[in-house]
Amino acid sequence: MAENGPAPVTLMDVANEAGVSLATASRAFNGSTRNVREALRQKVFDAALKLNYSANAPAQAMARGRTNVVGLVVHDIADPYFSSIAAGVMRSAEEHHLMVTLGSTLRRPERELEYFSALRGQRSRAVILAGSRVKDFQYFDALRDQIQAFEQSGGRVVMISQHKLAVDTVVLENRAGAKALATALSGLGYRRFAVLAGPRDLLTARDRLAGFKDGLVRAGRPAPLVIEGDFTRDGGYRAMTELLPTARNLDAVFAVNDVMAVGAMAACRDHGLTLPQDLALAGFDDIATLRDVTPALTTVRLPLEAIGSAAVDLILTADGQPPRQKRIKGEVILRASTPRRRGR
Amino acid sequence: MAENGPAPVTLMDVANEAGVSLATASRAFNGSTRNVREALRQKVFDAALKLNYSANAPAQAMARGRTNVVGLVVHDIADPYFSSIAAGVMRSAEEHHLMVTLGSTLRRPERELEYFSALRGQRSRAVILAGSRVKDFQYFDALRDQIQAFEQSGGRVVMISQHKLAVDTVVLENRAGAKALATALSGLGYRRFAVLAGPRDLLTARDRLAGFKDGLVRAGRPAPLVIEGDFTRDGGYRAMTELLPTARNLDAVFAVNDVMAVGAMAACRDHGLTLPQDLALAGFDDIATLRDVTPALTTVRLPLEAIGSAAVDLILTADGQPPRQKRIKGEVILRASTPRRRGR
DNA sequence: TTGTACGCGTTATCAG
DNA sequence: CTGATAACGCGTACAA
Repeated sequence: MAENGPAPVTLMDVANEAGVSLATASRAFNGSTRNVREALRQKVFDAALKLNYSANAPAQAMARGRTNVVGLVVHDIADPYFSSIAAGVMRSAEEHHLMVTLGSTLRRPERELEYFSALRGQRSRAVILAGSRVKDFQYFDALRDQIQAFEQSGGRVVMISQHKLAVDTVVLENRAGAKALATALSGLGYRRFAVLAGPRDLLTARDRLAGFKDGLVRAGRPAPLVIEGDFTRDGGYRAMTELLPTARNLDAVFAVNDVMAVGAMAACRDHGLTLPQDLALAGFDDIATLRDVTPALTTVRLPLEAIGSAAVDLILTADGQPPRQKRIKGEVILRASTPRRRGR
Repeated sequence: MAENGPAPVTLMDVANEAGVSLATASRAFNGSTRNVREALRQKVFDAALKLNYSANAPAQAMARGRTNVVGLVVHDIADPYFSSIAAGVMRSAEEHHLMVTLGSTLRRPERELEYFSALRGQRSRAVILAGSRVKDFQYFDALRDQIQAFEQSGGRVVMISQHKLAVDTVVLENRAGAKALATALSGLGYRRFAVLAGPRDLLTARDRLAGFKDGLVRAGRPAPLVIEGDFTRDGGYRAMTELLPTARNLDAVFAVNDVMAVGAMAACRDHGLTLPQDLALAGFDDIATLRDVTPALTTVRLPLEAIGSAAVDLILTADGQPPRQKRIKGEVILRASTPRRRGR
């Protein structure tokens, strides 16, 4: 009853069909082209086509000891920040004939470890870890161990975002970007700021806050009011709501990412505050999907797709010893949500 | 010089360390728990932990003849429609201990075929094909062949969106949803409509257009003006721009997805048209990231994450014979972009 | 240039 | 309940 499909066609079948040995058939596919006579090569290819042969990747993986799979672990694939990075990874992976296995942790550090372990089991050639590290020492140590184990088994590890780990990293200049934003906003005449910061333990959020503060100091502005909130739309909404009672004493608000900024916009709207007349607002990332909100959001653009590609490049150019860093700058984009203040 | 890392620890190593045979060690992990004495089982586990053992998935795949990998092929992972579906797939996959290999075709049908072939090579347990089929007979046949080959090699195939293929499908009721939207808008007092339709050959776009037209007929409204455009933000922008000269003769515009609708909003803004006073606008999908645009967009909500999960469920409940269909309804969500017309 | 034969790490069958 | 041992499909020394 078990309706077992026909036995899958193997390289052996192809070899038989072509009238050559298994070894020759194998070489026809991957051996340096010169090693097998063109006539035989063609025969093998024809046979493969005729039989609709598809190489058994797990078997190849076993024989070769490695795969062409790379793991991509993100916090949340539905978040446009990560999905854009993923798009860049996919584009670059495709160019280099790599398969991508996806992990989405929903920000649970233990899931990150589990994916790492699973990817090690798959003998992935590399894993790209995207998303800010959390300052959680318990998981930090465990992660370090996992990374070490993975590398010892011959895999490469690339991190996206700041790192405190000795691996190749695509470093996002969050701090410099936020600082440049603060400078730009000060230049537009804003004076009294608030920051909708992310969670305290998220490095990306911390760096953006720190950079912004830094920029304000340099510009001779008073320190900003800081409200924490989740790194999400709703987090921005709540933080802004919390801020509203004191909003009249503020000129501008910096939400540490665009998604939070949009939540903040919604909060303002719901409470009768008009942007940018009553308050200016800026974000960070320049998420493509959010470029059409009104008023258009001032932000710091990160080339998210390029970041994903850069991570793949780091994998492929794995030369050897010292951990490398590819630094990615942010670009301040001034839009309607932060008009020049009159009577500056 | 080749700095070969230490040989990875195998199940054999674990068996030795635990003082049992290879077979027993294997059973300790996957054999039904009862088959191995608890004491030995524990020994094996301890040894594995001590040696930091990680099962070699490709080897398991070879021995078992199958993997726990499922492929997810989408048009563009950066598109929020697909990234939301992906999130649902990931959530459900995680629950069932499946790994997900991602494919992003950038809407090139030949890439879809290539991913299929690669996933067959990986011996994926299943592949989920998300995204509307294109009416391209050349690729249609090729796709049918690939699917057949994949299924014959023991894999499952699930499609998301309408299908014309004999496989399990998560059917999205685009037609019914668009029809309901037309009915609702007519009920609000709108009379003269235009539709920003997607490409002619995209089934999803066609169905939404057809359903909308259908609804208008039922409501006794005149046929809408139809403008085609890409299924993207820019496509919506361009189509709306094209429509502008005749906008004064219109009451409402239906963009066949939210992303296009947002492009249309931008076009209106850029050309001095105020929504919803000058024109009403509706979309389709209810993309989360776009819920905060102004005016808030009337749309037809699809439960995108649930759709992804449903696809995984279809894989796991693969009972056997006839292709099944899981139908997913859309829900009309009326928002500020389509206020009730005064003096209806 | 081609063929033979072994090994990769597991699972599963078959004896004990 | 446990232990040998034969597959699984492929790559690759080694031999011819």
